[in-house]
Amino acid sequence: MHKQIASRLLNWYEDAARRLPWRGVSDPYAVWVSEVMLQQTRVETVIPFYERWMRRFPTVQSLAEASEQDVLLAWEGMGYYNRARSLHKAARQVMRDYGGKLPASREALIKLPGIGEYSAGAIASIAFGLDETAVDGNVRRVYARLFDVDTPIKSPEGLERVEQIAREQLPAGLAGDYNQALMDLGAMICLPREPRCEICPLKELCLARQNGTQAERPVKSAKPEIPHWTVTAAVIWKDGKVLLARRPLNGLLGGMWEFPGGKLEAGESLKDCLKREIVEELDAPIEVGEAFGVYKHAYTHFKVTLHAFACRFVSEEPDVDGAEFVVWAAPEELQNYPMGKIDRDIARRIVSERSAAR
DNA sequence: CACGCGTGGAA
DNA sequence: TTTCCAAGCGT
Repeated sequence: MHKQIASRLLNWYEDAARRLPWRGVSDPYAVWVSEVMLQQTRVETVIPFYERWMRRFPTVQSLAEASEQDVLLAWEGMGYYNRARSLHKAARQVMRDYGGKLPASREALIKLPGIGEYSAGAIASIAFGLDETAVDGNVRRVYARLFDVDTPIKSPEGLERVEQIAREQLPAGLAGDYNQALMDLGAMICLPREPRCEICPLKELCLARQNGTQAERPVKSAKPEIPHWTVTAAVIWKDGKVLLARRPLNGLLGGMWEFPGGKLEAGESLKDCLKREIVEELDAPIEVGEAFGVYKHAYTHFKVTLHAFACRFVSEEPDVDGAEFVVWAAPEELQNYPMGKIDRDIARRIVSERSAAR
């Protein structure tokens, strides 16, 4: 029988499909939001964010009309914040160019910011019923095992090999369910570690299982060692408020607010590091006071240990009025500013110490 | 095209 | 505690 993989997989999916909040929803915007949130992020993490997001921004128009700060605030905690800014930007494009309705073609979808090859195929097939492949990490792993692909999965050849398999296996008219079935299989059965081959609906068709190479598929390349930085941050007080600085839009935590500071240099003391960084960033000298906690955090490409200190400006202060990227915030206002994990931890400590002092 | 970009959960 | 991620995208 032709396309045995598709027929078996779809048969399995009828009963085994996960019930997820964005499944069975006919609104393409909902599918779009879910797909962007799911980029590099676990389903269990996404679910509560998705529910909150759809209440807060139920339509493309409501998202397009929101401020970037509110959008980032709603995204805070999920990471990869450029996704939120791209989604926001794309919503405004969809209002302007398509009357508020997502375009129903892979070619048009992929032109929108934040929608790449995978997401374009996923939205096209799931939301619009088009015959498009959607190859993500799950699908690559499943096909690498089914066809015992021995090429490194992230090499150009490995990627193209799987793309070709995906096109060959796609069942016409059923791409949406088939793509989701592949991802569910990858998430529940064909796991990265210890795949559950005994209960796999495709076990008789799996070449890696026949060859005993499941554990070696997909072939991954070695990862570089990640550096560990020591950094400092200043909680600068004035009249019961603290100073927040907004990070540049490009790069790590783009557009998010933080307590300013920076990397410790060789042979430098923590306090000297902080004084130097604040002069560099804000052009004003500070005095560094009491320590305000040590915070550890692991990003994807490096780890940090951050030392925070309570500080004051010595004499002249930076001209905050009119500056777009710095603000004095009262403790109860800190929740209104989107921050990454570490800075949110510092902000929470400020709020809790403030309330404890009363 | 290789690399930068977050976070929290599991083993 | 450390390691390894998890439904990719933009440059």
